Amino acid sequence: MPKLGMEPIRKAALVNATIVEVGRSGSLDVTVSQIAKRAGMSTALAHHYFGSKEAMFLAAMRQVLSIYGAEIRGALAVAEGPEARLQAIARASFSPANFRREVVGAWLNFYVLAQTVPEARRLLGVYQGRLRSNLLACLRPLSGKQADSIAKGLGALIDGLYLREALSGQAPDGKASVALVLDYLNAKLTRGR
Amino acid sequence: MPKLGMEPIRKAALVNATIVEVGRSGSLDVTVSQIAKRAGMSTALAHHYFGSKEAMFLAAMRQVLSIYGAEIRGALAVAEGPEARLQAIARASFSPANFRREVVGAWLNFYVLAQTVPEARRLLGVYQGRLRSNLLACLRPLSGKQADSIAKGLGALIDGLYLREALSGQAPDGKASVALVLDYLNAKLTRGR
DNA sequence: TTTTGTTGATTGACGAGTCAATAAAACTCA
DNA sequence: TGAGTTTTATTGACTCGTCAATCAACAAAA
Repeated sequence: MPKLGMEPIRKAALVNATIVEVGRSGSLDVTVSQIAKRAGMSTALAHHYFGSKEAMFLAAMRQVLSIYGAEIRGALAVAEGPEARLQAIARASFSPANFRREVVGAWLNFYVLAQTVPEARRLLGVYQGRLRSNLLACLRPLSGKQADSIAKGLGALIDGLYLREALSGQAPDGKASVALVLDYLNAKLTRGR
Repeated sequence: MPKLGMEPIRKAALVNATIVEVGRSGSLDVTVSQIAKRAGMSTALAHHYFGSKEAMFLAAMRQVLSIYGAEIRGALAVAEGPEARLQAIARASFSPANFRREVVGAWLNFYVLAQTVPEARRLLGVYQGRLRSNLLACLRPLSGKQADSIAKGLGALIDGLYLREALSGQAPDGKASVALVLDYLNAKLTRGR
């Protein structure tokens, strides 16, 4: 049976399975066995490719963050001017690819992971830093001094909306969240003028 | 040695120890043994009083939520008029009693617990509902139609600020968070007029 | 024959919850 | 009052299950 070149395929399957399992169960207490089964292989094989459960979690986290990052970059690429770019960031943050049940659930648990595992903390820090600097770049020309505090507020608001979505039990409503974020932005910007 | 009437004392000690351990370690993967040790007793005794680890978690959660609730009620009791009441809610949310390292860490993990344990979900639902209705009561006279969306935004913003604080590693800065929340509020209210 | 893929079975650790036993208060009632 | 009895407090030792990680073995491609 051994078809060669399985490594990337198996790894990808495991990463996806990890995200789904963590998101679905809403907890990091997911057994390697569950993940492996969902990915269609034995636990031994999962260990063979990743070495440890923690490594699987980190890979899953990288995947989630990198999809998020890619979506942001993509949206920014076609947006002209600070306002449009801010809207692009908001929309990308709640795009269907990121704002799915399992992904949101996984996101929450990655925050928890970051409390314990330094590498997870680092990854989350990178994401937060990038979001922040993206926001700041757009905000500075629009609001000067206030840029900093607006960026902080926007970041927290976005994270908070994710958090609440994780608990809601409903299917995530990206549109409503985007509207809230843009509304905040509008309120802050129009008043500053 | 048996001094009678130990039950409430032991239970309180365990509840506190649970909050501290969960907050400190930033995870629900805390052993009963750790909790019991911090509370100064054997694991057997902890089980004797609570029956299960889950029951300890739930009791700890109730404690955190009830302190939060009490603080809000206290602040509201001396606030006159909608604006003052909104400010009171914001300040109470980030008061030193609630906005402490371990407590914030515990909050995050209670969100995770709520994904799995129905009773935890219910408790968190009650908290969110109360916060929401408190906010709405103040917002309706001030902004009418918009009250609903502002309340949603405020709730998410507060939760988001907690979330970020849990990760920051710094000592929590309540003042800055209050300022951000009030700022959001101001922006929304002044514009609506 | 070496490299890559794959798994069933096993190991070893750890941890929640139970049990049996001990001790001291607090009742009971003759 | 004081000998028995019950209730509450407390723990060390143990059970039982689970799970991450390893191993030995087999299969097929290069």
